[in-house]
Order: sequence, then C-alpha cells, then structure tokens
Amino acid sequence: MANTPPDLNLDKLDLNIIQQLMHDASLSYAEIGKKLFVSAGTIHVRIKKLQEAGVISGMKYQVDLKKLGYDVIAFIGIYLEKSSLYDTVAKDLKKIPEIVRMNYTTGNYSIFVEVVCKDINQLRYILHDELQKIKGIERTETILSLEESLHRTVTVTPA
Amino acid sequence: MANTPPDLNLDKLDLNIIQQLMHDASLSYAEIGKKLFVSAGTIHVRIKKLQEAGVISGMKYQVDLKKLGYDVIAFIGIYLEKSSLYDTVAKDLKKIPEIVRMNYTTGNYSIFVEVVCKDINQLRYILHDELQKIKGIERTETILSLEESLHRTVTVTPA
DNA sequence: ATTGAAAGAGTCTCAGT
DNA sequence: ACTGAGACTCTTTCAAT
Repeated sequence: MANTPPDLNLDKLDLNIIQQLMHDASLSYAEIGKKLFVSAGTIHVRIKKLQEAGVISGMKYQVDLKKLGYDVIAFIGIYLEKSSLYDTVAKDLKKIPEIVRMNYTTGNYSIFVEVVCKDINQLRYILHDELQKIKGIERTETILSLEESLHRTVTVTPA
Repeated sequence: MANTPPDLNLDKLDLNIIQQLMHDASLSYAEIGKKLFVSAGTIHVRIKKLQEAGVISGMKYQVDLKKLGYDVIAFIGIYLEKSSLYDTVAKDLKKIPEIVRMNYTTGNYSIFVEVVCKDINQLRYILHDELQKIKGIERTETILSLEESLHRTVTVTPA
C-alpha cells in the first residue's frame, strides 16, 4: 500500500515542461525550448526521461462530449451492505461503460462514481437496472450535474 | 440555455476517428487510416473538420500527479445560504488553483467540486481557511478518495 | 469527398563539447 | 548533461478524380 517512490529528482526544467505539456501536447520541442531557454534536443531528452519514469504517459485529444450527444453527467454515491464487498462490487461496476470514474472513499459513501450518458432515460436505466442487479449495494444517491462550470488541471510549476 | 446544435452529421468514420484520438492522440494519420481503410489524407481532412466544429479540441499529456507529490483527491459538496449566490461563490472558488472541477448540481449540494492537493494539511488549509472566507457558503461536506480505481473516458463508437 | 505525391515542419539519433 | 546537424517520419497542401 506504500506510495510510489516520490523522489524522481525532477528539477525546475522538468516541472516546467510538464506544466506546458499537460495543457497543450501539440507544442513542438523547439517551441517549448524557446520558452525555457534550452535547445529542442534537451526538451526531447527530458520528455523521454519523464515518459520512461511514467510521470507523463500518453497524449489524448479533448472531446466535447456534449456535441456527441452525451448531455448527462452524474455522480453516484454508493452505500455497501458491508465494506468488505468493495472488490467484488467494484469489479461489477467497471463493466458498465458509462461509469468513467470510480473512487473508494471515506465519508457517507463507500464508493463514489461518475457517470457520463446520453440522456436521463439512460441514467435511469443504469440506476434502476444495472446497479440494482449488483449484489452488495445497499442503496445509492445521485447527484446530477446541471452545469459544469470548471474543468482544468492542477498547476504544477515550482513555487 | 439551449444546448449546442446536436446534429453535426458525424458518420461512422468520424466517430471511429474520435474514438481513436480520445485514447491516443499520438497515432499518425497513416496509422489511423490503415485501421479504418482510408487514406491518411482523408483522416487529415476529417480531423480538421472535427476541430473546426469544436468536437475535438487540443491534445494534452496525461500526467501522473501522484508521482509529483499530489497525493490527495477530495470531493467537496457545498451548501449555499441561498442558491442565488451560485455565481458569486463560483467566481471565488475558481480562484483556488487546487479546485480542478466544479459542477452546479441537484441533490443535497448546490455546488460540487473536486480538489487535488499535496497532502491532508493542504486540504485542511483549503477547507478551513480558503473556503471559510467565501461569503455565501453555509457548510461543506468532504468526501476523501482513498483510492482511484477507475478513470477512463466514455466509449463513443457507433452501436 | 477521397486520393497520392510533393513541400514543409517536426522528431529522433548521434558525435562533439 | 546540453548542443547542433543529418536522417527520417509526419503533417499539410494541392491538383486530379
């Protein structure tokens, strides 16, 4: 359960590169280098090192899911009959493709998930048909997002 | 308040391209084209069209925040004194850089936010010092993530 | 709308410092 | 560990279909 070894000896340059790439992965090495006053080759070496260390992994396009008809974002808090059922329930939840995120949590809920789906009917289907079938869930509480007013990534630049 | 015009006339090819790129933006046009049995030029034209329509926007690197020392993910449900205070409270919340996501919600809470920070001390600081200062917040409820067991994106491939 | 080829830009490797 | 230049690959444009 111990955490990943924390000290990767990342210097200011590494953190600055990460900060750039986590916001825009399309920047060229030359562009990043220019901003940070080093050559494109150096940026290349650093990025390779960061990838090998697993600090940065793949790049993904941002997709506007609303434009694809996915209008509903909901958060669902799940109460378990026994908290020892976490593993088995988690396994079943993962099979539902609309569940995009799942956290084991403290507080009221044992499991907290995020669902993205097309409309309220589909959400009802997930809540009433799919979740009800899973053994070990006592009850659920749904928080429906009416508007997502912020979605960004944390700033990692050194102080 | 009306939604974005839904019909962009996306065909199967468009959806397949989106599906590929939202998982791995580093694929070359030639690679995607090979998988989908069209030329690289066609992929290029389609991606350009999708970008202009805003269906896909920038690409971002995935960053392992744990390896950078960000060990804490928490969800905070916020109760407002009056729900009309949403705009002004939202504006103040956005100033806190550790708040990475914010939704206006139904259910128990009026506002639901996600926080990413380095340790529990920093979380306490955000809860006790930063949030307390914001006018209009009645109280908050914190859900701490002990483990993130799933984080993926919804599947958009046509049925 | 799709294709294939040519021009331009970016990545990757490596010898030198 | 950083640099700069050459080899290679990818993106971008465009004339033809």
